[in-house]
Amino acid sequence: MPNQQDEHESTQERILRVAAEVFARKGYHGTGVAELGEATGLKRGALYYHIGSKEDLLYNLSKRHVEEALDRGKRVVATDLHPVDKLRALAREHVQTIAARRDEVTVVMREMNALTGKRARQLAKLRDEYQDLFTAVLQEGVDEGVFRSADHVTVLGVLGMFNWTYVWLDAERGPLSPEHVADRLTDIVVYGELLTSRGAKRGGRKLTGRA
Amino acid sequence: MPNQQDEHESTQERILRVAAEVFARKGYHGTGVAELGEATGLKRGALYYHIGSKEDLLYNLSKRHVEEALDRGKRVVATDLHPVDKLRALAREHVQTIAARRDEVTVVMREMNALTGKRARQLAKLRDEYQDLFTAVLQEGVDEGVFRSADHVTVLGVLGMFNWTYVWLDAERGPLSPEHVADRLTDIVVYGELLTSRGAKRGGRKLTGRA
DNA sequence: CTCCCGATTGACCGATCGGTACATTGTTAA
DNA sequence: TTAACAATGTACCGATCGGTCAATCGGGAG
Repeated sequence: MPNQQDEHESTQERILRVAAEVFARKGYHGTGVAELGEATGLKRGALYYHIGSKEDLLYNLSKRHVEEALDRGKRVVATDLHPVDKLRALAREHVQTIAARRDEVTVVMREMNALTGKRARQLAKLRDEYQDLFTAVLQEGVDEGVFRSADHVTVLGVLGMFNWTYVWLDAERGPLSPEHVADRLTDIVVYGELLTSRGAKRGGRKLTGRA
Repeated sequence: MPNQQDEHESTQERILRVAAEVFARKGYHGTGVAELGEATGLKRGALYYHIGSKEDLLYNLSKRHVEEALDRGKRVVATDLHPVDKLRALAREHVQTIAARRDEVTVVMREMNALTGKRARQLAKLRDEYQDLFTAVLQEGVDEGVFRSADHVTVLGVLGMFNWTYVWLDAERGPLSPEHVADRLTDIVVYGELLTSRGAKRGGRKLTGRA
């Protein structure tokens, strides 16, 4: 085995890292295995020796990423922080992950549906587990009387706000650290954007529904 | 021209509609032109007569969608509603669009980067215009003293919360109408999730930063 | 030295890719 | 009747697709 220790990174790890880059840039279906080979310095035959199949590569890449994020998230949930601080900590962990592993996040988010069969179901389950982290934190808050709700719409709304940062995070950052962004977004969902002075006494919800 | 009036829908419109369905399901790069042909009942030659190229099709599909959403949004922004109500109305319009045109939204969101060159830039500009709608509404609120902030992070956070509904909206809906969801999410960003009684006097932001 | 084995190469497979050229269809206007 | 025209089908282009396979390489262990 030639340059195994070039950057103390195994071939497997290099393939996963490079695949995340290329998939993020050109899309899973938009990337050929030959192109993956060029980016890794391997010919297609050698590449297949390591990856099994193109879809296996996507699956392993995604699985590893979500499992790692899940581990970090679980550690936060396991703390005994106040619900507001726990939500903030989870948000920080989440946004930091997005900032640090932008390519992987892009692939996991965008290529959700590119996986098929059992693989797709297994990864969906992992994503559900991650979502449950936010449900748990919000529910703790409800139980302690500090949050209003932990239903599906609330959880998905809050999580969506954080998830969407993967689209804009480094395009908009100048002096913006991931922690700064996470804190700001946390404040929005926790405290709201409304100033209490002039707006709070309004009932809101004055619009009539329409289909 | 054969079945032009079969559903009082032109061939062009049928192609755009079907392309949105197939692209949403299999991805832009994951869909072959032949497959598009089968789904529209046209052979590839006939299809190319109408679409020019595959990327033209994606571009026209995306452009039409964003322009229509932009028109509807501009009408809301042009009203003289109270900022909170205007935000709610814009949110409803947005979520209703997502619910009603799910396939198109999926394609526009997911295949952002599949367009190349000038086309990519033109569509990015349209998306920026749409984002500016939310900036404008929030800024009006700030000017009138009812909202706290209209900076980039706030706008992108709020818009992201609404945008992300395209991922989960009809999977989670039982008795949930788009208007219900839009109102709930609007309430979160406007009023926050924190109950005033026990949590408000906390400072929040007690976490120490970490890289 | 030799055997072994992880790693790599290059050739090959059938299928499909996006796109083009051209003949043909059916309808309409002159 | 015929000329024009939009619309469609068929055949073809070179390139690339994902995937397989046998041959080979190179270094460590016996």
